[in-house]
Amino acid sequence: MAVIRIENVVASTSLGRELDLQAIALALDGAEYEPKQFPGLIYRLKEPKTATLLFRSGKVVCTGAKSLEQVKTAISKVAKQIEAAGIVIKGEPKIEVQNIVASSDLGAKINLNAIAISLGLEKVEYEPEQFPGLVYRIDVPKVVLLLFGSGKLVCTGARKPEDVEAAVDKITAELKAAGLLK
Amino acid sequence: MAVIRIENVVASTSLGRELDLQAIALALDGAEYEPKQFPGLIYRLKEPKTATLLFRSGKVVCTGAKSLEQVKTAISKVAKQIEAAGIVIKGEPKIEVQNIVASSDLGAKINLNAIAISLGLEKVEYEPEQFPGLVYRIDVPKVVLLLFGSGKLVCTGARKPEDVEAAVDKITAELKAAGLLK
DNA sequence: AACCTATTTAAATACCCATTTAAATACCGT
DNA sequence: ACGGTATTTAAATGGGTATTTAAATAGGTT
Repeated sequence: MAVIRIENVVASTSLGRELDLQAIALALDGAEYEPKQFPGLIYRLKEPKTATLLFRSGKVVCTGAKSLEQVKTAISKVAKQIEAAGIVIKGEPKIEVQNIVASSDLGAKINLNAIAISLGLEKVEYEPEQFPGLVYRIDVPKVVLLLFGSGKLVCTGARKPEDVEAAVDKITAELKAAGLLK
Repeated sequence: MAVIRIENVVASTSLGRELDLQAIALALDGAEYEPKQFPGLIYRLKEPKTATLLFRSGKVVCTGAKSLEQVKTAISKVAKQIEAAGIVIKGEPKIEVQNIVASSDLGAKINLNAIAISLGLEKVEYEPEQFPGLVYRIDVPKVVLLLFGSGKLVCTGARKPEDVEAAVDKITAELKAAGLLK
């Protein structure tokens, strides 16, 4: 079984009401808010190490967490700090994981050129002079894998950890079946 | 009967004599006059919300009004302000509506691809990757309709409100006859 | 050599800008 | 004589702006 490491969890939720980002920018130390550059306010926490984006609509996006637990902790902390500044918000609703980025290792070097040819041009994109990784799209679970010559890989687009597991199992089986791994 | 909303009326007239745009630019607060960029002086009114263009020849173009009434009000206001600055002009002659832009809604989603095929290539232009709307030209009244998948539409080129009404009735009848609406 | 930067992928969020159409006006450049 | 330049306005769509993260390359900078 391949060891999978979750590298980044992106999740969204809502604070339930419109936010005065200008006021929040002043209340949260270190907050970055440059509306003409980007409409969201960016606020980073050192623990869990995350970057939370707050929007005028009250919608929130949390990035950088390593688990759903960290996402919850981060959003709670941010909400608490906003409330501490006297800004009213509603107890946040459900948190939805929008994307999970994970890494793994197939355990052996692989020949990307050979894989690009046998795995079919429809789901494979490989332009080494543009990017060293081979892009492989899987329909179920709907994720994208970036395969590298070292055997290491990146999985993105997953909604839950099991999707990553399924994807890695799938590519492993396919490569072995084609004699391109081990 | 489809609800039609007039979004913009463009009209022209003349103040009767040559104008010293440089002097008017100084007299009208907020006026924009950059002759090397555009020969006309641009002057905006907040009420009615319009943009009036004044030319050296004394010709005037008013844009942004929602009705002929607003056009008249806007031009009168501008003329008054110019006279108040001690600049002599003649009581403005007839105002001619040059273009009316209006929007409406067919009430149901429509299939632009199907419409592009059945309505004939001669009067239809549809390049979704360039612009999401389908361009449909009508000869009488001579207007152009922009049809969108949502069923909403834009009519431009009309000279009077009745032209818009006639155009919407026409496209509605044609689409229904072809079984492309409702 | 040790750093940065960029490259690619996904996702939510939400702003701006361009796209297209018509019309009058007028001035410059090809 | 056209084709920009500028003004207004709706419709809906795409792209760029910013955030995070791993992988492995190239290129540039101290």
